[in-house]
Amino acid sequence: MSPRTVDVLLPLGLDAPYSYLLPEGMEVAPGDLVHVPLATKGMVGVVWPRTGAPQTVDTGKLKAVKAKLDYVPLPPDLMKLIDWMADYTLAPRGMVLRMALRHGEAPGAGRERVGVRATGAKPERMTAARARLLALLSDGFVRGKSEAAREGGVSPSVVDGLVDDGALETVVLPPEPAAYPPDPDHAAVALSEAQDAAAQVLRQAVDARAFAVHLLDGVTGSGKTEVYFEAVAEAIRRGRQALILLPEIALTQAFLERFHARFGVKPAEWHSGVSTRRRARILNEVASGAVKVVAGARSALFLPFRDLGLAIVDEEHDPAYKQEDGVCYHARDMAVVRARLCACPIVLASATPSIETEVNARRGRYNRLALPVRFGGAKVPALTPIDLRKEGPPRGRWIAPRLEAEINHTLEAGGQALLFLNRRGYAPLTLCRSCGHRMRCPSCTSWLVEHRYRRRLTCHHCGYQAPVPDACPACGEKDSLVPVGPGVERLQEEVNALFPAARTLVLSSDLLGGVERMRAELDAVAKGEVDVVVGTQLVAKGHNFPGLALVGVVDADVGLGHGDPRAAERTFQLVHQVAGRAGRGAAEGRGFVQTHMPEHPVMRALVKGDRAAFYESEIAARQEAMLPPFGRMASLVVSASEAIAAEAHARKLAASAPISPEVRVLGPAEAPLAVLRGRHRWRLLARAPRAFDLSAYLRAWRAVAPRPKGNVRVAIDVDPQSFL
DNA sequence: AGCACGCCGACT
DNA sequence: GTCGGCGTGCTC
Repeated sequence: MSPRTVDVLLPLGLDAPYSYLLPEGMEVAPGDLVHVPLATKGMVGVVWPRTGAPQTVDTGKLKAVKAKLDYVPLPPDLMKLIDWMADYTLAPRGMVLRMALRHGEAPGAGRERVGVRATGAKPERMTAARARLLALLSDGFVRGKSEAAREGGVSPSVVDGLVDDGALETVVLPPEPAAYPPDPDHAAVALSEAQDAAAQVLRQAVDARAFAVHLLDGVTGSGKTEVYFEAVAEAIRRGRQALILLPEIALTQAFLERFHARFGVKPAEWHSGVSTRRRARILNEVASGAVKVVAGARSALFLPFRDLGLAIVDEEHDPAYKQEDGVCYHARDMAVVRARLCACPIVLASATPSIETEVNARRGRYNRLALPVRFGGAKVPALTPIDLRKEGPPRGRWIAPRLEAEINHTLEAGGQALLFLNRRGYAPLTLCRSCGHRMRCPSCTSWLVEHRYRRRLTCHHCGYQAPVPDACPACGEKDSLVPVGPGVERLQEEVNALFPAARTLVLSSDLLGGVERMRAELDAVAKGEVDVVVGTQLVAKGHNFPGLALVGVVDADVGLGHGDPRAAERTFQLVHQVAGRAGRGAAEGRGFVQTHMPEHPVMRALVKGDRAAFYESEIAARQEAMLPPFGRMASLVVSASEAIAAEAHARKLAASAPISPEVRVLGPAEAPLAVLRGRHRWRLLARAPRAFDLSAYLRAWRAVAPRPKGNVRVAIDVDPQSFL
């Protein structure tokens, strides 16, 4: 009899599984995790389904599987997702697997927990602390040791002392679940008519247990979350699981609280800020089906759900869903694929859907559920344009006189104001007044941004940092370096000068103190402890500031005017979202946009509050240029430490592109960031009609392309964010 | 992704 | 003469 073999996919840059001998008596099934020898060491891989053709490696070379691991196996739909993603993105299958395996630290059952219970016996000696603890435990219930100490307001040693005295006994508790089961009927929410209609559709979609994409489309504050929570509740009632993807979960405390209010518990959180141990437990219980709802960042896409009944992608337009390095993928699109593989409905929620999603909804591929009315009667602020060409601020300042006056009114009336400027740091550029030298990053094509709090110049692309020099490094002139342009720190300085009595705060992702401090500061804003908030795009995300009465967009033009359709889309989404921050509470909100181009279609649509006009013009422009979603696109970035090597290879690569009447290869041209982390980058773009299998074409191209030599690398990104 | 093998410069 | 820099290629 020929020896039994299995195919094992390894989390490496390999596209095909390796074959291993299966030892006598060992049984494995596809999806099982196994330990296999590889080169000099061992490694954990996954038994992969055999795809037809038997392996070509000579059996004499085969090594044997070392052990089958007692981990939860990968469910079939997840293996299919990995295969699908690898095919689509051209990433090696093993690298896609790596993303699904990365979190799986030793999935041990968790520490054994010890609980205590009152025995009824009196301790030999009684103290105040002992009395408190015994009073707490007199109800006869078991409590965890540390909980008992915390709730009783005593130190843990008091608990141990009473156990020694026989007044308490220890009990072994079952391990704490990774998340407590949400109660679908914990709190009924009063829904508006439109919300109720949408919720009804989604509940039916969950019941139908079939793949379908729903676009939940409604302005900020229209109550999208409440609506999809109803779908989540339905999934829970049916005993199925739900996945909620969020762009920046680490900071959306508000979301967790809303979930808690609706379901009585918090969802299982999945993101990089969660400890490995906790992640391992969540992963296990997601696989067993015990965890019903996961709220997570894009990596939650790869969790081994036992019975996924619903997927949600909140803020589906958010660019954070696009992974740009390693395996390039868009989590929203892959969530749709996963939903299809699981035969479950998926909800994409947004106030400003991406053009791709909007077009899919218009075509009828996605079912649109519109929530037109702002819930609770609060108003989306009207946006007033401030033409910087006519009424701009004086030199060296960025707040126009009119905006200044409006902020004054707001503050006098006791309201809060938010100034939005999507530039971190103090000044985006530092130059020498004497010789004109500009401080640039030594390893990127970018200016160094001054961060005054940290007293450093930093590169936002590679993380390079240096102290601000006393003298110009080019001409040696002392004290000649001057900041040019505004960042949020500098804007705060201006606010402090204009409104000395106001309490101000900068909210930016690079603040010292991390997530904890960020949460505390968002809290302080919500409580009204701050008068003027100066923030980057971080403030556009779903935080709730009830006292906010005025929003000022300091520079709405960033990215516009370069003709990049993605930049226009992004500006529209950001400004719209930021404007939606105001007027969520009782106060009516007002919004102002400072712009040099009030006649730009994006600006006009924003000012008129005419979303439809924005989509009309953007969709028409995309269609005209055959840009996504009307055509397919891929970018190929050739990088090397030497500029000549990168360019030369990019040219050879372009010349080797297979001739196809349907594909147009553009470039090579220098990539938008011509040098990044010391690597010179040249870029090619491939464009094809919608119905064309661009991934297959790229694979054929790669097969005939010259092999990169030296440190030349080619990175392929199917569906890149940038079209230019 | 590791890790070993290989071919070039600066040390004992 | 050897140590070690990292570029190149393999791992069932």
